[in-house]
Amino acid sequence: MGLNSDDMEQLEDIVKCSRPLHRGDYLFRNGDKFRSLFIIKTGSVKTYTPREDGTERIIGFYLPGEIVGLDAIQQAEHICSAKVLETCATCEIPFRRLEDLASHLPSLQHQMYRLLSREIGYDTEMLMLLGKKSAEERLAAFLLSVSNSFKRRGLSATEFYLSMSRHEISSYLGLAVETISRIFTRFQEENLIQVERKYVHLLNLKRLEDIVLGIHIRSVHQNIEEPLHNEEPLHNIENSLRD
Amino acid sequence: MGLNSDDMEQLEDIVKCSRPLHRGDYLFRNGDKFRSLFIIKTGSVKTYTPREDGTERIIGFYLPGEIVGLDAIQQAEHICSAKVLETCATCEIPFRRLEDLASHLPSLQHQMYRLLSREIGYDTEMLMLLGKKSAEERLAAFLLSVSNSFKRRGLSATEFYLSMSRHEISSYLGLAVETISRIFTRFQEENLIQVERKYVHLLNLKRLEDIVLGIHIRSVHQNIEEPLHNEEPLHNIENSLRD
DNA sequence: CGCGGAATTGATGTGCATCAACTCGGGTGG
DNA sequence: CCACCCGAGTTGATGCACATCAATTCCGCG
Repeated sequence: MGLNSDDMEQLEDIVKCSRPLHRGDYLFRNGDKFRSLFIIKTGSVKTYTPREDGTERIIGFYLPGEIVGLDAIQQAEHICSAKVLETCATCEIPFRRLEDLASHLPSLQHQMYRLLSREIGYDTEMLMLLGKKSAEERLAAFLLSVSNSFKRRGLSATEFYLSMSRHEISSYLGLAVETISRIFTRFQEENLIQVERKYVHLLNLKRLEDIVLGIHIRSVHQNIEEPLHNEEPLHNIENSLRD
Repeated sequence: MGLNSDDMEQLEDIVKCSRPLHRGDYLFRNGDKFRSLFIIKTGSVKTYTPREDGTERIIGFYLPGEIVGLDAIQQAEHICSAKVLETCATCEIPFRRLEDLASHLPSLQHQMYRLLSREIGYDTEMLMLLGKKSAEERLAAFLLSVSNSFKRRGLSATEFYLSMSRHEISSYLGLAVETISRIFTRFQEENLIQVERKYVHLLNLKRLEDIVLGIHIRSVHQNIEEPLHNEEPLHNIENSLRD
């Protein structure tokens, strides 16, 4: 499944680790020619496209360990812009060379398919979220996906800093800013979370998960037969492509 | 970009064209081990997952020329079921063998990446749709995407048969059946389309496209001259306001 | 400090869901 | 071949979740 050390070595040869990027910098812009994939090592990035009314529609947030740019392969040019939220260290992987390398390394090639396929899986989950879920369910799912992402990186799953604004969250979840704000306070009143501006402390992961599944406090005696699958709209990469 | 004839020959060797499948048959079911991709040659297929309440959540519809199964590569098992709507001829491509073959044929490999990436692109579009679009915009977008799909296959872009039920459409678009029904009749009243149960005739592609873009006739100014449809009594007040 | 954008909170509006009643057509069996 | 039924589709009435509008408050930053 993973790559052996020799494979890794060859992979590292083509990876260029850039100097740190700062808030507001672009990894690429809408319409740029597609050349590379980017792995986020530290910091965070958002991708977005302009909407008719000029505001931006957030496509996704990318946290450490995740990979940006997979949507552009077929079009040859980027269909969204990627902008740094929090100072970032990134690795750039020229796609052409990655492709060449992959054709000699079956395990890498397989990894690539998995990566792309997983991206599709995340999008599908996101579709579920936007399709029929309430505002509370969406925000709960969002918080848990951030939580899981930090957890995978060995950071706290319950206390973290949200690098994106309420406005960006609302755009990502397809809601109004005011709704996000209200639900943050509602969650706080119910002792589910504790919010201090961008710092968030999740106090009751279990209940948040229940909310995502559509279990809305009615019953204290909730019978759990459901396979609890985690919502993870964020885009994490395999260990084998790690720093 | 394409494959040369020699490549094609090798590809055809591993493709198995199945005997026709009929309404209700499965290409695969949720939880099945992932083995193959399926190309729809004729007919149509839906993919879906069960929801908490037991109803099905439609993930996608697949028409001739489209590929089913790309979402499962990474998980090794299918995360949705694929069920035949209309009698289908399909080709099955064992993924393992495709992968092997692709590693020897760079152009095929590249094609695979494009395919996967395109799937991501579709999903992203769908996210836009579900994120912030009105019911009318969603249905218009749906009709146009079906139209384009038929057009690509050399069939009529304006007259076709919808193999899916209103209920399935509503699930796909994240709306209620009743809403779909109402908008069908509203579109008909406005002479945008003509509906006879599952047969649909698109009368004004341009306006449908405008609707998707969020242009809702409000704007009499900024108005490029529309094709004026004759004798439209009373229903369309905006039209009588002009000229 | 003082300015301005971000966030919160309240008041009001509305698009769509939901509930309910009815129609239509297609399939089945007598 | 008709009577019946049943699910799919339509249509109307009502309710609600969330958007929108408006008014502060909060904080970061020059």
